[in-house]
Amino acid sequence: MYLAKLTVHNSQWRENDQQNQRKNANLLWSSSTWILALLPPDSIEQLLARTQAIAGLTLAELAGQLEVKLPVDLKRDKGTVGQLIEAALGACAGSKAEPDFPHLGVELKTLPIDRYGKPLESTYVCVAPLTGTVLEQFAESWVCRKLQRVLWVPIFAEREIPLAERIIGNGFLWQPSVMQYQALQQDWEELMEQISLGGLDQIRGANGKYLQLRPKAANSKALTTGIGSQGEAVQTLPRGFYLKTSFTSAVLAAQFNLA
DNA sequence: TTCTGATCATAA
DNA sequence: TTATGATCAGAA
Repeated sequence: MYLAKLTVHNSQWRENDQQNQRKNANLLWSSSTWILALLPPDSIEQLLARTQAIAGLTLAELAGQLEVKLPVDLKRDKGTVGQLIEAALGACAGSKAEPDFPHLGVELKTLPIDRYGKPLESTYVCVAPLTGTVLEQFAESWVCRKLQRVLWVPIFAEREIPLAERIIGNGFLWQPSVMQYQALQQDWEELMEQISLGGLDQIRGANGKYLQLRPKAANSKALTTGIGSQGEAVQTLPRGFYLKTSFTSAVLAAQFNLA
């Protein structure tokens, strides 16, 4: 672990449509100058301060401050934005199955959005357990624990915008509302029931209102153990839980008072 | 244009 | 292989 100073420059919203700029810019983006450290934040307040400090920066600017090289595009480096934000906020590196900020109980998620503040992609939550989950309850599930507290960091990331010019938005801390929690629980219970009953092959991305089950693997040949239609063990494609954009869109709308 | 299934890099 | 970080890209 090391300390690094990060000076954040003022930056401006790169947007041609002046009306959209007025409508969303002040809500989604801020610009400021801060100094921050790359040690893990020791409080929620410090984490939020760091989040605000990088808001308004382009990815190239942040990469420059962190002295890391930014790839030309994400075709071969899909996780680079998330890792960049992790580094800027002082998240613990590594691929451990725990929150990015274990001591704070906070999970970090970047969220690519378009000029209207709508998510461009579904959001990966965690791998789906395909065996030995009959007695598991939602409250103890990985899905629930991961989504207990999330620091969402929107990234203005329309595909036409070069990676380097994409802008970091105003991150914010979120907890599911009672209704959101119940909706997620319902989706989760339905999906998990089907998994445990051997109906995995019939589950498509369209199942679930907000939470969906989709492949999460190196490629279509990757295999893991699952439950077959007769209850037997079979080799199948690893799956992961994802939040549909309708869900994350509502989260953003509530946070930024968008229509 | 949106959505689902497929895919890429890396660490342990 | 499974976990982390996700987006790609063709089908619908």
